[in-house]
Amino acid sequence: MALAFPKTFDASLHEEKLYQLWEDKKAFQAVIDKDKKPFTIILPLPNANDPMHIGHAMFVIEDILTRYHIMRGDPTLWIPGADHAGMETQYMFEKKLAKEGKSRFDFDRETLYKILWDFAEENRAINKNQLKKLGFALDWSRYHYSLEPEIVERVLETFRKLHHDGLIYRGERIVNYCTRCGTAFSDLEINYIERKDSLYYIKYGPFILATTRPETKFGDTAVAFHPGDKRYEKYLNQEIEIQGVNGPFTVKVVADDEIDPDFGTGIEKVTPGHDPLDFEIAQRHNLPVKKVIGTDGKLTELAGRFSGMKVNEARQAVFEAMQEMNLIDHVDENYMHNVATCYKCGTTIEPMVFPQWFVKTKPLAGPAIQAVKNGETKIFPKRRFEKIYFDWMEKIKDWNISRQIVWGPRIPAWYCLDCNEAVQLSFLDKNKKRVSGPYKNVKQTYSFDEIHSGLQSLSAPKDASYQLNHGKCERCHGSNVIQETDTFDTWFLSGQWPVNTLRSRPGDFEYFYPTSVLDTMWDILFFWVGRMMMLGIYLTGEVPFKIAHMHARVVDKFGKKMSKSKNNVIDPAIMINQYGADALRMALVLGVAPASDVSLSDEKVKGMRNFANKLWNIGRFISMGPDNKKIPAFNEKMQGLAPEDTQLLVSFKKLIKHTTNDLDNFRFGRATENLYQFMWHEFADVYIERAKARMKQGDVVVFSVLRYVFSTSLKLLHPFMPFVTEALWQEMFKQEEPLLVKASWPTGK
RNA sequence: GGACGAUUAGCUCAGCUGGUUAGAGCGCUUCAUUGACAUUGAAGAGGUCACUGGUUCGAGUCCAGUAUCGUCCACCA
Repeated sequence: MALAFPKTFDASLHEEKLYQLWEDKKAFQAVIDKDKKPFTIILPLPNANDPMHIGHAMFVIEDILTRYHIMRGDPTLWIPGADHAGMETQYMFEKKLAKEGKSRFDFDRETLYKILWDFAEENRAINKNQLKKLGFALDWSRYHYSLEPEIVERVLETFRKLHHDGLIYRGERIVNYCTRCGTAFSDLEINYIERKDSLYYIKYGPFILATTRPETKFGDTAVAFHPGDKRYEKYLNQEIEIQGVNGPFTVKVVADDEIDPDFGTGIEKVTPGHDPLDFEIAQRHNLPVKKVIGTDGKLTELAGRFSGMKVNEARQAVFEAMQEMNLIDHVDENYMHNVATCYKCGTTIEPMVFPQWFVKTKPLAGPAIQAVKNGETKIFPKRRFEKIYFDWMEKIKDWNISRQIVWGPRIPAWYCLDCNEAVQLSFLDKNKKRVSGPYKNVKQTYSFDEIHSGLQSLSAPKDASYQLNHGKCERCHGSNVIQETDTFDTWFLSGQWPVNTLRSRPGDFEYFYPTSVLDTMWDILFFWVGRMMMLGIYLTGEVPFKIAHMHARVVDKFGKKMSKSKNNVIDPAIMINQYGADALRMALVLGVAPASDVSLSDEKVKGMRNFANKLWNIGRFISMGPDNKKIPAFNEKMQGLAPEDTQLLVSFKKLIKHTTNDLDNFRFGRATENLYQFMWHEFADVYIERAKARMKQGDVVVFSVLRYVFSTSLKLLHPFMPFVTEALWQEMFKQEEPLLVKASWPTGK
């Protein structure tokens, strides 16, 4: 027995070597062949800061498709990349800073950016290596990082194009602001949690109304009731004087359809600055907006003696003050309602009004809807996800693309401070002391250069004048020009990823775009798939991918979502070390229905490890047979075929057909189940067992069949289990074809 | 509040366009040990396919309703 065949298959002895072999032979590098149709996949770019989790292992579906198409002889390209993941990375980084007793406010933005860069860089290398461990057939010669200068330049170009087409605007809108993360979020980035709070019934002029937030009273500019509500109709359009804790003030009485007459007392106080619904009402009725909470989460000077208090303290303090003034009717302390929280840190979201950059999405969503309706892009599984896609696209709101964080490309707009003296600035002076205020104040003490070099952030009024190019002010020709400090929402970059990566190499875009398949978990259908559709079509006139394949979520062996708090997280790296990458890969696809949850357990991975070992031992058995030279070449009509041979071959032919068909239709679960069943229970348990008797009688034809069926099976199995199949191929069949990954897919004819 | 998905063996799940005795993996029971593999082999137990009604010659599979669980979207001051 050759040393090459120890009794068990030890994946760890082969994986690294085989991946190296594939890379050396450039097996994964796509070559353009204009006579053939390409097959292209974009890897959903992992976050540069993110260590591998089980979700990344699910990209095995893309690897299966990639390897299958390589074997089919298609020019195949699977593009890897990494995302700087603005918010995610900065959040992780700030947690690290906090441990060192520091915060982002200790640095000017340029310095902060540099440290963040190094932080992300460390992890980016790890990330690459982990994708290799999974055996992924990625074309590393086309790897891209979202912060590469060339990629960033294309993103800025997209912004300018959108701006030119009138699809970018600065709007003073109510946004979801997290006072802890210090940035606004899009609607998709907030979570609602159910919480018990007090509902205060307060005396409000002639009314009694219910509110959960008495502290925002200083921002009230109206009260609203449902049109036609008899209780309040007589007050319509009146200015009513209200007794407040800081003295009397007046509000207007308006009627609005959005008010539920059955809630509370059917009338609400309108606080446009700090409530999304109230903001809309204010827009409809031309009410003024007052800001009573600042970005620091504290009440502003409008709150009088309550200013400087944090929201929660202020709520209690205002409540007590109102009680003293006999302005509280009663309190319902067990009021359950949903509260918006930051998806990142869980802090209660503070709806706030301030200027942000928006993309008008309606004109982009139309074509994106149309493309799916007419089948240019197919969403799979259709029944489940197309409707969700349409629902979202049809009621899409404008997209807030500005984030008040450092980690990411800055929006390419420049303000002249001399033309916009109201721009709010925060910076570190030359003594590293933090200074904030409008330019017209700080310029008395600080030079432009000092502000510019210590800059942390700025906030320009909604109607501030800006220009899209660096350089002197186009109006006053002054040079006190400063770039917007808001950075792009990460999804604005990744939404253009297929276009921008392919445009990085001459010829690639023209050949590989639109890509063939985009595979991702359904949780980012809106974040990513929807945005890629909109921006892809906008930039190129063509859809970014022909098929959007939604894969399943990995859950634990009891079908429960994995989470750190439940302590049921499975680490793919540990699984690979213990059972091998093939075993993990197989465990993630075998028997899994499209887009249903994948229940993963140690036992299942172990079972798949056993399967890999079974294959190994089939190879071992065949290798123990007669010398290769004594075995006649296989041919379906060769002399000496026994009935059981013919029977096996018929069954095997069906297997080839079904596997091909299943792969073409994304039925990976069934394909693997059939392969498993055939290899183990037909080929090994039955056919090989019988072959042993024939072997003793000196039958060599049986080895022709064994070798043919086995080598062809390795091809069928290779997309799923690349390592063990290639290891066996290298041992037994490489004279037929040097690399299994490059061997041609069987036709069964 | 709206939508979607799930409900099949002890556990986790397959079962495509309806067609003879309903499948797999793990677990369980019994037996087998030096010649591919104990990361194994052989045999076996175990299911009124959530419930109710309907369509059909025929339903786990299609339709309607009910219940339970799960997920997503919206969000009520």
